[in-house]
Amino acid sequence: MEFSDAKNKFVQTWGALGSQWGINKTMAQIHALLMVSADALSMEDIMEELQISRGNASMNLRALMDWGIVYKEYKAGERREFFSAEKDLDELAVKIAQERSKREIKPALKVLKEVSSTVSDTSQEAKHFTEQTTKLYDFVLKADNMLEKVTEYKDNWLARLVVKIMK
Amino acid sequence: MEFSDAKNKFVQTWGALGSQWGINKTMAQIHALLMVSADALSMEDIMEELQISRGNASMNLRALMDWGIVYKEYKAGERREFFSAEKDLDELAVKIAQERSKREIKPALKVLKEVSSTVSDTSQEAKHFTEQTTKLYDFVLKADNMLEKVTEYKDNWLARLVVKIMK
DNA sequence: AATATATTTCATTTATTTTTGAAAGTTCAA
DNA sequence: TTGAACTTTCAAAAATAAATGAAATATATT
Repeated sequence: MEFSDAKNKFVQTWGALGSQWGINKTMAQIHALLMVSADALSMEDIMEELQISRGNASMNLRALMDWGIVYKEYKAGERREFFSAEKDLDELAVKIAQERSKREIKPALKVLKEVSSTVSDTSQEAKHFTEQTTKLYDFVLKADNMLEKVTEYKDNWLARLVVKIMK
Repeated sequence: MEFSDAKNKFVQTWGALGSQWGINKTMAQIHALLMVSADALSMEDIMEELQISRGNASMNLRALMDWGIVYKEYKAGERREFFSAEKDLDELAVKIAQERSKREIKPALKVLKEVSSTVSDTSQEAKHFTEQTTKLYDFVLKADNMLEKVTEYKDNWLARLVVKIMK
């Protein structure tokens, strides 16, 4: 396969995968592009390669930087900014896990705790509700804690985990 | 909090969480509703409670059944169908992991393998691309294998995992 | 301080996804 | 075998999300 075709295929696939996980397509594509670029790209480069507008590029680059998985770079004698992606995959996984925990899981836990502990109604229905949401709270909390622990390993957590699980 | 308010809050939150993970809101809401319902609900019940159309209910129930996390039930002397959710959380997690692996990760792996192994171009750019996509392939494969292993434990994999990781 | 270059913002447009609802399809009972 | 009860399908409508592009803002250069 031609290099350019392969790159394109990879970027498209990564973009599609992103949407299936609630990440907007362009954001995932920019990330993919930066991941496989040997050196940092300017906004112009990204716009050109993905055929997107300046505003779109700007907003999604900002979002990727907020996630902590894309960095700004400055080149000597260059006025414009360049961007590069976190290329260490362990680090990438950790960052994504941390952000998802902070943005989505933690707030959900808060609600789960609230609804599982404030229903005083004694009907069968209400009892079942409280029981089930309590279980869910415990489960999600445990999963979230696991994510946090995994994150502390930083390097090679996945490999370590695989070893532990396999045995 | 009133039972009905709590239930509503839970259903809404679960729905919002779903969208952030690429699952449509109504599908997540139906699932949430069934999770906390003491007994199976008819399509009519679900339409009523969530204020959605018949078509919407039908399609999302089908999707949930395809995921293997909602079941049809038949009641003696009742013509219409009833639905209930998988309430065992370990089982639920396993099912979701399996489906996501099958639908999204496996196809992505296929593409990663292809693009990482068919670029013959010898430019620096192309070399970097091949190197990076190969790493990504290895990483995703390892993660997917882990998911599979975890799945084999069936019961209490999460608790076990937490114990292993903590120590 | 004026100008040129680069980036961000955001109201509007466009694209995508989800929902509706009515017609077609099933199933069962009389 | 007819028809009532229920479910599914799918074209069209509605809702939501994402992208555009031009004006505003910021930053550097002369």
